[in-house]
Amino acid sequence: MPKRGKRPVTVRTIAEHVGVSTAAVSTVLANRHEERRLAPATVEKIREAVRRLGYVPNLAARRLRAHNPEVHHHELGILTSFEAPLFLVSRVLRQVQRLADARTGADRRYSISIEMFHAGRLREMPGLLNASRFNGVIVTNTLPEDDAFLAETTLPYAVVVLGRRLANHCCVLDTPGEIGRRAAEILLARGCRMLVALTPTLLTQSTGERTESFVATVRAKSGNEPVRVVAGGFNPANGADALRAHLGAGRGCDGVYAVTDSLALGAYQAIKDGGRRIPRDIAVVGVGDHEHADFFDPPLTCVGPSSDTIVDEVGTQLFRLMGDRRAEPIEVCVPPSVVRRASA
Amino acid sequence: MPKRGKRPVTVRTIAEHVGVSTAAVSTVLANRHEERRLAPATVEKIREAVRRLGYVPNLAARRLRAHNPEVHHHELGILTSFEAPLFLVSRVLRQVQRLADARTGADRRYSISIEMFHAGRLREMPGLLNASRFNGVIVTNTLPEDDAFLAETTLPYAVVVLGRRLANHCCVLDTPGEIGRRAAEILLARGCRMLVALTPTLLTQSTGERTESFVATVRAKSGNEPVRVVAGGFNPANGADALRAHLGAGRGCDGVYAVTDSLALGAYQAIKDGGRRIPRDIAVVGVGDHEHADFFDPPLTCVGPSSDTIVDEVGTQLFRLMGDRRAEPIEVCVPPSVVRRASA
DNA sequence: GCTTGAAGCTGAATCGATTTAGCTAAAGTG
DNA sequence: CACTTTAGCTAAATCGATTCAGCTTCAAGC
Repeated sequence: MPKRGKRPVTVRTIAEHVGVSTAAVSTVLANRHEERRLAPATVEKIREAVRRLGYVPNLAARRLRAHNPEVHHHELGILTSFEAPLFLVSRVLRQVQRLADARTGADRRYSISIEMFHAGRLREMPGLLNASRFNGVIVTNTLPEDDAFLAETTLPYAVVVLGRRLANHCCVLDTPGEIGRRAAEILLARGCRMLVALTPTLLTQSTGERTESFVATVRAKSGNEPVRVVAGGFNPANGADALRAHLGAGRGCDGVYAVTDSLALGAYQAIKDGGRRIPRDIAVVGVGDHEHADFFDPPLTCVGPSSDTIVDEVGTQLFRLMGDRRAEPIEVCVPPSVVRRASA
Repeated sequence: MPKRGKRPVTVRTIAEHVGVSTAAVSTVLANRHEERRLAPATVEKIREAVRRLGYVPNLAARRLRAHNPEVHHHELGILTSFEAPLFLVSRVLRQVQRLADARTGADRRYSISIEMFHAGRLREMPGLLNASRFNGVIVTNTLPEDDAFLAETTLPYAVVVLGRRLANHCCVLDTPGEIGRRAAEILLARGCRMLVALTPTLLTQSTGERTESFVATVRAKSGNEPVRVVAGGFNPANGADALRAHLGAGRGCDGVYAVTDSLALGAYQAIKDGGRRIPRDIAVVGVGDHEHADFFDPPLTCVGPSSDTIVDEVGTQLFRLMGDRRAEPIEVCVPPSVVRRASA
């Protein structure tokens, strides 16, 4: 795909190269040359030039032209980092779509998409700052760098932040402190004394607070200090490796709190491989962010954000903001849900 | 949000209502009224009107204007139905992003998004037909209605169809026949004689063929007829219910082939609840479409599309088509991968 | 009274593609 | 030969928002 200097390749470029008008080029691009009676030789020359110059249509221009002025088109985005799992995100999308469908009419249309950003580099996402991409967004799975960016920016459209607390934005949050506390209580109530908090290296705001409050509660209620076991990442394999190393080192453990379900799944493997049983030898509490926690063996007891409520709230807030731009940034805290299953 | 008749609300509408120029309105919308010295009273009047009229900016126009002519902007979409799981889709996105990042430069930029359509209603997705939304798409998880739509349409941009065979499009497919056959061979080689094929009600093209070839192979090699157990949906709970009913009815079973891993996970529960052991009493083979099949207990033996290869191929084909629009629609068949783990 | 400066605003060009009405030249018709 | 028709093409308007240069008006300064 050759480039002619710095010049953009537009229909005009092609028209000039071939020696025809932009109308002719456009006709060929739309495959309407038959009905508009362009000479086959001309069509071929235009096609040739289109290929040779590496033409890429400007979609913004096309849409502007194609746009039916009777309908207002709303673009909603769900922005998440690449690294994060999509379970909650896909539920959010479905809920937003449901709300959008209910509002869609002859004069109003919505399109919703998931876009990913490189963790920590949200600010580089094109169209965010100049407001040329979305009428409203839900942002989630951000890293501290992204939070810093959001904290110093007021975007001129609806923004809902999921899972972070930012004073200048509308936020929907679980209550991570509460989550850690409840998890600790469940394990302590079973009589566990040697507790482990299994966390990934990269602590997000939520996983960080979940861990802190777990540790604080255990310390306060039992006087013991729980051990932090740090996994290399978010995957089960990371969790399994980390916990295996801990158990292998001969340090006692009768209860594990995993700050994500994927890590809990890894913990299961490490525990079983070590010949111990769940929950008899080691009890496990997860967070309820995995689609199939109920089908783990044994089913995983979860203390975590109540995803139904969160998904509902996020959608509601997004449409509230879009209806009223002045609306004060409010913070919605969703209390944790506790699902007792067999693992603790 | 009141609407004034059928008229669209644009900056011009607002300008007329307030009695100022569109330039003033635009200035306020961009929050540049300080530096451009608009009178506070005017700003307030404009803001008032913006709210009262329910103004929604036209993003296409904004982008067209904001667009830097030195860079070509490419929009890629991954289109999937709402109902489908996002595991493979998110892997495809990551791979496409990787390829896009490698091609991104001063004069070329990509944005990639996941968009969902209501199953069977792909044709209603706005911007697909008039080519105003994407420079290239990957379509997956389609229903027969969607396939029919695609079969009769040639879109004027790059299209890669994942998991379906359509003569007029570039397709990347697993070889479902092969998959069913290999699954059957594994179970038969273990000596299983009473086989079950666990499938959802709604058979897609792939799951349908996977089942057919499994049944045909078992019949041919052992003379026995495997039993089809039909689950109400794609979830583990559906699979568990269906298999539990089958086992409870006292019909023998020593091997299960589940056409999706979620169903296999349900099968695990039904089998264990019945007091049987995997694989000693009942062996299980899945398909490898679940992120954590390796962490099932026991780890699930999978015969299925090799997702690494598929994800690679899809990305490669998309960029090949974008580089050369004339390119013949080719069909890439990815042979199944077999991962022997403990379950069979 | 004349110049200067600032405040507050507007006109018009611009982004790139599409499309309609209409033009020209050549061919066909009676 | 005068006309209609057809093929093959183009000029210019249009979509909606943004922005820059520049125009008034009024107050202050000398």
